[in-house]
Amino acid sequence: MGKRNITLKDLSERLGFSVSTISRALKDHHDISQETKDKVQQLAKKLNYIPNHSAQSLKNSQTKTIGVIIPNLLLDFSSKIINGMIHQSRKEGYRLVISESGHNPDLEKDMLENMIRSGVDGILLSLTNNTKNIDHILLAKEKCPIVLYDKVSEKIPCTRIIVDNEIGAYNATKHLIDQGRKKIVFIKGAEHSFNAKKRFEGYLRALKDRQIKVDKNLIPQCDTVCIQEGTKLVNQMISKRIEFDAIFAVTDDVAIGAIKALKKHNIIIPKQVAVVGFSNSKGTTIIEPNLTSVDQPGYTIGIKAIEYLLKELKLAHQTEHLLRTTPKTIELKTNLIKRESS
Amino acid sequence: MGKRNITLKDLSERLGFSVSTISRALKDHHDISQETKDKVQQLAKKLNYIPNHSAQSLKNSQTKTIGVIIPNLLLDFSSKIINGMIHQSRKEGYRLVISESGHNPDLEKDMLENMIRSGVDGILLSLTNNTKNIDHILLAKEKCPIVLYDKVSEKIPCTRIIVDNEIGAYNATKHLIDQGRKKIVFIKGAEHSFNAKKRFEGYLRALKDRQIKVDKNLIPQCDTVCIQEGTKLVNQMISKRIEFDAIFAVTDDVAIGAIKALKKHNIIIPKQVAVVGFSNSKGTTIIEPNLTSVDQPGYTIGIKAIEYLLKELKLAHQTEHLLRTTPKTIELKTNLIKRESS
DNA sequence: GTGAATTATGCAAACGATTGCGGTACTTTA
DNA sequence: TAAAGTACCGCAATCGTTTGCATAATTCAC
Repeated sequence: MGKRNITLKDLSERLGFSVSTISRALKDHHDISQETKDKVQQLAKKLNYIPNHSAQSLKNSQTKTIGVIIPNLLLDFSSKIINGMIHQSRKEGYRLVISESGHNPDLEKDMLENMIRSGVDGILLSLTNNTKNIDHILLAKEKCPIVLYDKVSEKIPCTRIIVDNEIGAYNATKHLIDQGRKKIVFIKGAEHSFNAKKRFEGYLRALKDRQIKVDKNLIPQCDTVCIQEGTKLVNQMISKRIEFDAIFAVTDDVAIGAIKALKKHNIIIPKQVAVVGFSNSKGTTIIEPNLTSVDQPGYTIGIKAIEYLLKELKLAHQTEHLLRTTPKTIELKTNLIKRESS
Repeated sequence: MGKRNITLKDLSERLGFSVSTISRALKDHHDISQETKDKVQQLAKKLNYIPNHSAQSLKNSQTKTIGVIIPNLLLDFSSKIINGMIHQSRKEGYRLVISESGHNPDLEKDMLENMIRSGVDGILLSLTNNTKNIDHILLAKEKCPIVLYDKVSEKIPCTRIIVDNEIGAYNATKHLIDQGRKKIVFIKGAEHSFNAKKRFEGYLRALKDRQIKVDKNLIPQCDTVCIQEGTKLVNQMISKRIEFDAIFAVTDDVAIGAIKALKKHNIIIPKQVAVVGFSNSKGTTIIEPNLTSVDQPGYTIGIKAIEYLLKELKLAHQTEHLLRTTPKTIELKTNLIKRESS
């Protein structure tokens, strides 16, 4: 039936108080007598009064809305992050507007502008693997606070919420070395990806620590990180007769693809070749043998991202302008989950 | 640096026109001369004028925002749906506020109220598996249009976007029967789930069509639909020495669990037992043998859900009140993807 | 050259909530 | 009895946009 929504004015007319009194009564202002407070609050409840959010936003110049841009929703890890954000923002009384850039920098730019246009208090941004030009991000940052999460860049002066990719990769590699593996393949990820780079560095450091020489033949590069790519690259190595006794892949999907290739060639896992992935996605317990993987605390990333953004919002609100704090980097711990594949 | 945002007033002061003229000039109103239009639009662009969304919402009493409630984001299927919604809403100039109810009816209720409170034009709702009481939904419906998707209920008089669960299950079962399977297990899903019920009906109809008797021993019921549950139930059947030559599970996860159990008992798939799942999730191509599954067009569900909600919004906006149209049910086609497991 | 039609612009009231500033009426204090 | 204090409440402006109506200037027809 959609009757017009109840407004303060409606309440004021029904009760004979002014609109201001109604407004104050509803928020327990000390100027208002308990008696009228009771009357007002009762009627408000009875009529199911709901304050108009747009009007409040207009007056308070804050929308209680946070924009989220994520490159790819279709990943367990992404869902976990979003989940954390949803729960934390809900707790803090904010709502989430979510967009997916599909690893397309143009879309990313567009969405950034769109969010600002549509009125958000702040933005949580995870970069495209192909984001090279960052001007639009810098520009957006002038308009509203931005916190980077997961896929970040060192060039953008924003708070960053990430995992300790380097250490995680280091531990994974060391885990393999500790088993006596010497010829450890590292399947590299996207070229401009900050995370992929860090994981590679962790791999290198572990080798160096144990004085294992880096062999370029053991470091193939993915075009796209997916199952098929892992299979393809491992097949190539096998047909080139490159020898190896372990594979550490930049991503679970790639590792799963690798396992499939190994199994096709009747290579026994982990006896002949051990495999380790990164992310601890659902597939790790579906593939056989179950995949050892570096767990990333996606849910916590979501929580922290909201937390830090809200901190900046509060500061900005107090000081009445966006301020350039020196951007912090929050690094969350990863955790190696050992399974059958290693 | 966060200078105050540019407003119409700013433009009006700089140009000497009234605010109304500026407003009209920016939207190409025919009352305004081309000359002033040009001036205004140029300056607006130069100063990067962005209309205040809250003010517009307040005036037009529409927020250009759609609320989405989903029981569980952590599923490929969910991500696909959300993806469709994101893309379609973006195309239509709406933004999406997303929440996750975690199959908790109390949360569902709370989120529904919260969305209305925070100002959305309409809501896309997928029910909890445990939603028995629907009063809060009926109540919410009085406040803003709701379209149900995926997990729906016949008791709620709203437009529904679903897949042809019954036919999909029928086809899957028939596919097994056509292979000469006679003792087909059906692993049932959640008790109050509309989809699970329909799938069961499809299974029954296929058996009936081919005059196969229903055997209650072949129809175990899940507590929760997950991998472990599938494994558990199949293990139980095996230990009870119940004979069967095929398994059709209400969900991919359950089917995957079933496969794991079969493999543990050295039962050859599909020779001795064929397996079919439902959803065509990513795991189907990870598990070995690859799982035959009923594909659900998640992305399209998302698209359609937005489309139909917007239709209702337009109608409501025209007629200035929510109207009770007889709710339509849009059923999208599923598609059986045959793989190694059958 | 008068009245009507056309064109271009401004005024002011909305939308709904918030809040500084006053203004009563009543009580307390000296 | 006057001054000061307190407890309650309302006026009116404000946030930024939109829009019906009025106004002013220009053009046209006859």
